[in-house]
Parts: sequence; structure tokens; C-alpha cells
Amino acid sequence: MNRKKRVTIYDIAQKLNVTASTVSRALSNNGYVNETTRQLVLKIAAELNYKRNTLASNLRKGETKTIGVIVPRINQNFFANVIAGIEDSTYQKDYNLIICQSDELHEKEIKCVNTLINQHVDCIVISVSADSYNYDHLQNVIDQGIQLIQFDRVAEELETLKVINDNEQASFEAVCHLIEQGYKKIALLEGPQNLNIFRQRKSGYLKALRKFKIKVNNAYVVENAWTKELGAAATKKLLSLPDAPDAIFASTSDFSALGVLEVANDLHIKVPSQLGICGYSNEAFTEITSPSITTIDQFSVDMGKAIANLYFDEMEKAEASVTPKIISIKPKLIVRGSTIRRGLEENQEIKSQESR
Amino acid sequence: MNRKKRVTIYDIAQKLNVTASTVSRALSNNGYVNETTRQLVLKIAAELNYKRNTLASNLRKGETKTIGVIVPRINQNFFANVIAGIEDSTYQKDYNLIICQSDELHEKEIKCVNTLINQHVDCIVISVSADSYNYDHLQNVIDQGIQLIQFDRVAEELETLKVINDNEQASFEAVCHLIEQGYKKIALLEGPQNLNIFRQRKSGYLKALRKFKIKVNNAYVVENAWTKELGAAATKKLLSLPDAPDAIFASTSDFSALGVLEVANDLHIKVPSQLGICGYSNEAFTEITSPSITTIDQFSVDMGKAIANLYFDEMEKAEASVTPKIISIKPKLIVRGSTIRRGLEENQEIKSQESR
DNA sequence: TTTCAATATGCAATCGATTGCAGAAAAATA
DNA sequence: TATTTTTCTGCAATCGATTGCATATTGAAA
Repeated sequence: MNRKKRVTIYDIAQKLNVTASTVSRALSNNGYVNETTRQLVLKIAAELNYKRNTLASNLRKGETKTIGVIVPRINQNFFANVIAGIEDSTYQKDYNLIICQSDELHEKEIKCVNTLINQHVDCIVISVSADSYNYDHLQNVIDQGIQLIQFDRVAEELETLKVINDNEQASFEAVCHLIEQGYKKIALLEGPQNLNIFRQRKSGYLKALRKFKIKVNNAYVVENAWTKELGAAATKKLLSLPDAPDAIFASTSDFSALGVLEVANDLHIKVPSQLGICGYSNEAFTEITSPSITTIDQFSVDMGKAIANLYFDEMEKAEASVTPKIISIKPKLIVRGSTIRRGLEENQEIKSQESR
Repeated sequence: MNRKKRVTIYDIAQKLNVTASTVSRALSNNGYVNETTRQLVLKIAAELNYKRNTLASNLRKGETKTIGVIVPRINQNFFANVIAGIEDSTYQKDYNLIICQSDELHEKEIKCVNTLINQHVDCIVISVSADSYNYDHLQNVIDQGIQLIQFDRVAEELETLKVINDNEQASFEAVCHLIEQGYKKIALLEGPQNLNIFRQRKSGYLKALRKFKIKVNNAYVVENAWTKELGAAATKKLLSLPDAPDAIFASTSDFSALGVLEVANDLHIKVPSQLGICGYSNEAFTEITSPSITTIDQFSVDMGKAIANLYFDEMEKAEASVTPKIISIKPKLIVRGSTIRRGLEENQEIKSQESR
């Protein structure tokens, strides 16, 4: 393709017999410029369809008004929603977003980071990939003088601005709810323990068991069960135990919980009377399954807005906070059909379970 | 925040007592540079943690190796998947992606376009918003010498590269399937007719009715029913007609079809025996509802890959094609429980309908 | 009326990387 | 050995927009 010559401020300057300096001042309305001259500049610029070259102006100004966002997967609902929330806020402030995805790969995450550093973005927002095992590349962001904000999945040893969910509390509440509904043998489907979010969800699970003096059964904790298929496989294993669980908390995702539900249906196990199911993330489908699935809403769009606003607040300060700020979004337990047992039903179903 | 001084090629040049010119040649391995010198440059660059400033190099080189993508909403599954597909391919070619969303607003779409023009992206990929009513801003992209690729929702009067779905054929097949299942009174939930995709879906609907010599009933065509709520409202209206439809093709989205299903359940109308339901887009939930919903898969990730590859193919040509290429992805009808009636059931249910 | 402040414009440098070309040195060829 | 070709480096300009500062003019204040 033959690249057309783009109109520059020199073309406008020539037409008006002024210098590029005057044109620049008129276009940016910065510094002194005569109003009549300014209107002429704007008029010619429009006629010639001039578009500023932000490569040049950003290079000269030393800022890009651009935020780079790195997420594990763009087409995962949680992250797409967070991005939408960030975009809502940054649009108001005339900031640009560059969005990258790591595909849950360490190597790709490093590449994303370097690309954004090279692009001289003003801030990098990141949720780390499952594959990531060291965070030198994030330290590098800080070393280059770029603002770094971590969200959801964070490298805890890096003291940066953070926007997180209170995963432990949400998990704690979910498991307490299960126990209050009469479930006694609660299994946990967990994610990779190198990620903070899954560690915290497990921590909340254990805390709830402790609160109610329920003994921890290690056979009830299954690793890496975060897709529907992995959730289903884990469920088959759990339900074939001699002392099978009576509830499954899929702390990794609603997809995992969906896999649990499908296996329960296949095995003609009644939900919620014989088996309770709780997911995580409040995916759209959790309210349309039969029964609908109890889950945890992470307020992902709000999280995105909090991230953007944290950045803008920090920019407005004369100097950086001594201790980087951490914002914690409180998730909400959404109780639905998959975990609701009533007193009367409870008596009947306990009997039914003993005969299974 | 106090912006740190970034390491530049001049810092490396100084340390090695060579000029920036040599450093540049060494880093890019372009032109002649002594191998020993080159290795020294790379070593010092790594020690100093030098990062190229792509603002500067892109400005000088006159290319950015960046593709700008504008979609109506990032957190809508179809678009998120297309983006994922584009990213898969562009990552292989070391191209950067800048992703913008128009929020279905004309004004915001114009802003996105201008931002990308200013950024000197090499290509703009766009699916137009529902609100868009003229396409001067897209013509402007072409005038600035930037490659423009439209996908899915396109401005038909603009002759550009395009990647589309064969919406008419998919719709035609869906409606034929409904008719073949014995549905005789088929309603259409349509989207805004300024968008090509919805016009084509309606066109396929009409074509199928013509093929089977079924008279078009205008009362069965409902406008702007593209969310779950709007689909539910439209369904209530349709089902209260004296001569209610026996099938509803929600050509706008699966969410709309979900609204139909919920109303049917509320009114104790049996699906598929009394009412057939077909959606569009193969959202994840369509296979988990009861009954699962017949829908159309648009192969969105593949579409994204086709878009990226179209761009790269076009770039490799010595000159632009005389007639811009149009790639048509063939969607697939996914038949599920919501539209399957058997011969025996058909006889029973026709009788049941007459008594309703 | 004189002095000071505000307005306006142009010049030249800057931002950081790239590259055409000149000149020098080394290597290859006649 | 002389000539030609290849390799290497540095200089200077380029990319397009911005901005500090000098200079000139106009307007306001003393």
C-alpha cells in the first residue's frame, strides 16, 4: 500500500504565511496566539483534514495519556467487564487504553509488558497469568518509572497500587452459608495456589470450617478444577468416595460449578437437597440453570472503574504515597436455588442421603 | 509522579565511546556493524535495561505495526472472541493491537477513529455501532491512507476490505429448519434495520417463508428486541395475539431468545412442542438451558483470525486489489432441544394448540 | 510622558531513534 | 602492487509537534 503524505502543521503554516510554532499554539490553544489567527488556523486545519501525529507530540511532551492493560484472556467475562469499567472512566479523562492479553502465559506476559514500556504508556494495569512464577518484569515497570496497578491476581511481594476482591471473606461467607443450610461435608474445587485469589478462597473455606468446628478432610480438596470439564471430572471423583461430600464449593469459577451440576444431573443426584453447589463469579448463566447456582459476584465493572480512578487520584497527588494504596472490593454472595434447603426438606433429605 | 529519565541510545553510545548511529545499527542489526561492537552494545543495553522508545522509532520509520480495533462493546462475547482471534494472529507477526469500544454510540465511534488516526495505526478494523448513521469518519480513514477492514456490521456503501457472516443464509436455514419441524406461524424478533446484519437475517427469514409458500404476517415481526428483557416483552405481546405464533426466531441474539424462553416457562407453554425457539450467536448458556436452545454459531474467533490474515495478505501485495476483497464466514445452525419435534408429538401438540 | 506588563510571533532547539551518505580502513581481485 | 569492493563508523539530517526565549508591538499603570 502506498502511504499517503499526511498533512502536517507545516502545510497549514505555509498556507497562512505563519510559522509552525504559531500553528501549534493555535491548535493546542496554549501560549499566546491572536484570536483571529487562531480561527484561521482551525479553519485551514479542518479544510485540509489535518490530524495531529500523536507519535510526534507524545515524544516531545514526554507523556502519552495512555494506560496499558494486561489481562490473562480478553474473552473471559470477568476481565472483559473490568476492561469495560476501566474504559468508562478513562474515556471521560481523554485517556487512551491499550489492551493486551497474556493467554495465561508467562512469556507472553513479559512481551506485553515490554511492548507497553516501549510505547511509553503512563500506567500499566495488570492481572497476572496463571503461568507466571516470577515478577522481574513487573519490577522493571516500576524501574522504568511507569505507574503499576495490579488487580485481582496480584504479585503480593510487589508493593504497588492494587485493586483486589476480598476473596477470603467472600469464600468464608459462602461456606458458612453452606454449613448453615445443613451441609456438613463440603468439598473445595481450588485453582493454582501460586495465584493469590485461589489461596485466599481456600483460606476462607478453611476458616469457615474452623468456625463451625468441622474437621478438614483433605480428600475433599481438589486441585486445578477451573474449567467445566475439570470441574466435572473432579466431581465424579469426589462423589465416588465412600464418604462423599454433600456440597461442592467451586471456588475457581462458575464454569467449574456448571460441570458439578451436570455430573449431579447425570448421576440423578438431587440439587440442592442431596448436594449443594456454589460457584464463583456470577456468570450470566448461573441464574438460568436448573436449579440456579449460588455464586459470588465480584462487581467486575466497578472494579475497573476503581482501578482507573485510583490511577487518576494518584496522578493528582504532588508526590507518591509512601505506602501504595490497596483498594479492596467486597464481593457479594448471591444465594440461589443450588444451596437452599428448608428445615422440613432437610429432615427428609438426610434420611435420603443415608440410603444412598 | 516524578518521571525517571529513561536510558537512551546516547547513554549506551557514551559508555562505549561510539556514536548513537552505531548503537542503533547494532540494536536493530541493520546495516554494517562490527560483530564485536554489536555484542558490546547488546551487553551494555541489557545492563542498563535499555528499552527502545517506539514513539521515536515509529515516528522516524513512518510505520507503527499497530492495528486499531473498534467494536461496539468489549464485554460482548462475540466481539471479545473476534478480538481474541485477531490477537492470536497479530501476535505471531509482532503486531500490536489497540482496542477501542464505541458503546454503540456514533459520537464515540468517531472519537475512537480519530484517536487511532492520530496514533498512526497501520490498519483500522471496525464493526459499526447501532447508533451510526453516516460513515464520513470511515471515509476519512481511507483518505488518510490507512487500511480499513470492516467486519460483521459494515457500512455497505463503503468499498473496503470486509469480513462478514452469511447472515441471510444462516437465517434462511434456521427458518427452514423450523418449518420442517412443523412450525407454521413463525415470528421474527429483529434488530435495527440500519445495520446490515439484521437486514440480512430478516431477508433470510422472508426467503424461507417464500420457499415454503407461507404468507408473511407483519404482526409476527417485532422490532428492536435484542436484549433478554426486550425479547421477553416482545414475546408477551406475540403470545397474546389471537393467532399466536408457534415459533419465535430471535434473530438478534441468544439473550433475546432466553427472554422468550423465560416467558414461555412463565406462561406454561411447552417448548418445543407448543413453541419453537431459535436464537443467534451460540452463547455459552444456550446449551445449558432447559431445553437447550437452537442457535447459530458465527465462528467468532475464526472470524478474528480471518480479519488479521486478510490484512497481512493485503500488505504483502505489491499494490492494492482493484476490488476490495470480501471474506464471508459461513455460520452454522446448531440444532438443540428448543426446536425438535417428533412426528408423534406433533400430532398431539397440534391438538393441544387448538385448545389453547 | 515614561515605564512596566501583556500580547504576539518567530527562531531554534528538543524529544529519541533511524538512515543516507561520505570517508576511511580492510579485504578481495586483477 | 595497484585497483576495486566490502566493511565499518561518524556526521548530519530527518520524522512532526512542542516550547523556551528573544524581540517587537500594544496596552495599562505610574
